[in-house]
Amino acid sequence: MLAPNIYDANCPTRQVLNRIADKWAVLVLGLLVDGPVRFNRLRRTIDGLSQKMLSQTLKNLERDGLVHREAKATVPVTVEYSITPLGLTLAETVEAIKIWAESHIADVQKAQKRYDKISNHS
Amino acid sequence: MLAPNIYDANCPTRQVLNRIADKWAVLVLGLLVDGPVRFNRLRRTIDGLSQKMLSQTLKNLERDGLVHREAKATVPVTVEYSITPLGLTLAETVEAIKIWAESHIADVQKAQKRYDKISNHS
DNA sequence: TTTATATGGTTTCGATAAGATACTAGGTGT
DNA sequence: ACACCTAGTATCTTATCGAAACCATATAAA
Repeated sequence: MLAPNIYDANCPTRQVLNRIADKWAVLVLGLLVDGPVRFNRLRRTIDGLSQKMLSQTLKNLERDGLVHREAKATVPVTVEYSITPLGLTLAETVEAIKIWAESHIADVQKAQKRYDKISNHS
Repeated sequence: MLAPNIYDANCPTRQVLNRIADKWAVLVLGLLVDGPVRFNRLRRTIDGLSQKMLSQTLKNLERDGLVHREAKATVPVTVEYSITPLGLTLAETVEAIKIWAESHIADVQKAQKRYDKISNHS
């Protein structure tokens, strides 16, 4: 087995990066660290996330072994999503991204204003 | 000023997340932590990254104050990209994502095989 | 009995973003 | 004159996203 090289487009690590370096995946995982959440609750909590993309994101996360799906025989059927032990090892680092965005937003906005004012960006 | 809430689609932190939770941004920042790199070297190093997307990614990172662009009066003109102090505070966490992908790839692939084998996923 | 609600999705289609390729512009070497 | 270097931009095609509608199942209300 070759050493993983994320800068190689054909390396499997690249496919994984494409999945986890995704806004919806980051937000979903960020919610699941606090305990299992049902489909529609995720959809309502994550503003702007469509059912289609949530479904797709969860399917991908489940396939990658990061999230566990459990359909409960209630009426109507409820589906509970929870984070797996593997997912938990990732959650810490995606949490860090969320936290970075929330704590450095002022600096970023200041930089954007400066960039837009100078505007010699053809 | 309101408390930042990344789960709100209109919160500025969400826009920032869209930028940094991006495969190309993660890979570019990951390279710049080791020192300034020129445009074409980034393009050649990051396999699969087109000139267009690199140009766009760098422009966004520069606007957000994460990357600094410096055109040097050489012949031909060379453009050097470097990470800013603000970018450096982010780099640690995106590095963690890169590292996670590279170190947990085996677990992910195992999970994918199991998922694909069971295949009762309509 | 028809209508409305809830659950967790899938399908369809138009808009948007990404990717491949060609091209620009200024200068050097042959 | 022509190829080649730099760092991009322009154009066109293809893949992905998002909004809305639809599906299946069951409950409760009108």
